[in-house]
Amino acid sequence: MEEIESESNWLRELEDELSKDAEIFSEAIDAPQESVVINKLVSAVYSGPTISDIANALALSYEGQSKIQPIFSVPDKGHGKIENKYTLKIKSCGNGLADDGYKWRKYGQKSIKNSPNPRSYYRCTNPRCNAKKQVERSTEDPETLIVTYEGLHLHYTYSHFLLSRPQNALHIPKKQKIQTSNSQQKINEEDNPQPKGLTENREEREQQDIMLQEEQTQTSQGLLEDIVPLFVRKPLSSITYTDEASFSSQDSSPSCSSSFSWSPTDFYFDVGILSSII
DNA sequence: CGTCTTTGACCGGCGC
DNA sequence: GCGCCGGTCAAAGACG
Repeated sequence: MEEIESESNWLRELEDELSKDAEIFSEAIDAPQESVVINKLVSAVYSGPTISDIANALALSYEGQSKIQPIFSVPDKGHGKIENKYTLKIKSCGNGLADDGYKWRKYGQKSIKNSPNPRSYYRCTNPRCNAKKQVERSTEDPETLIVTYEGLHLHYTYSHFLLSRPQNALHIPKKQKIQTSNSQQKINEEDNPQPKGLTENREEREQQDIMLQEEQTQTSQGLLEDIVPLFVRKPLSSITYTDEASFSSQDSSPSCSSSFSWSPTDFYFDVGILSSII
């Protein structure tokens, strides 16, 4: 009974959060310039669904509640088909890159013509997820990584799950250890580290993914929760940004994000150019 | 020993 | 049809 009550409370809190988020976004829409920045901001830090997907999710989740409307609009290219593909330029720090909250498996690397830097290919480790990304160093600025995301995540970020769920709602294996400092994380030579938050056994991990997804679909907010990570849902909290569309965490510590957590304070992106959305 | 990365091979799309 | 190029596969090695 306690678990059910806890779940119920959590859902209520979630609903409140969503309402607040929707109000914040609606205000942003009223101020066109700000909304542009917010759209850039959201796109810059998120490796998952596009803005239109989020808007659709919000609309579906709150169908029947007329006061909340879809909050984003993404210009259609006019050719019917929309590719879920976008490119980001992310400033790397040292050897690492901000962890985007998802777990990726590298499946290839290729040297590209007219580029001295190889391109790495990653696939989301979730067996039901077709999200992919390509990581390549910028030729102009070796510290800048060009990350191209493709496809949609049909699940939480791992960190979002751990941060937002009631502690007793999931039985996390004792094996789990959450890494809290950069020094604890293995950093790849050219791109982002792999979060090691959940079990290290692949089958167990995939089973966890399935359990998570099944659990989510049992909630009234399942659709939205599946595809909208915490950071996107609360883009204005603890985040500052400038006219140059670059931003950092409020504590302004220039530490790199290679920790497992999706906390906004872990991010220090320098988003130079948002090459394309969709 | 299980998992992940590396890297050469292979395949398909595209331009000539 | 051919060659180039980017994307993916899969075997082997590295790592914890």
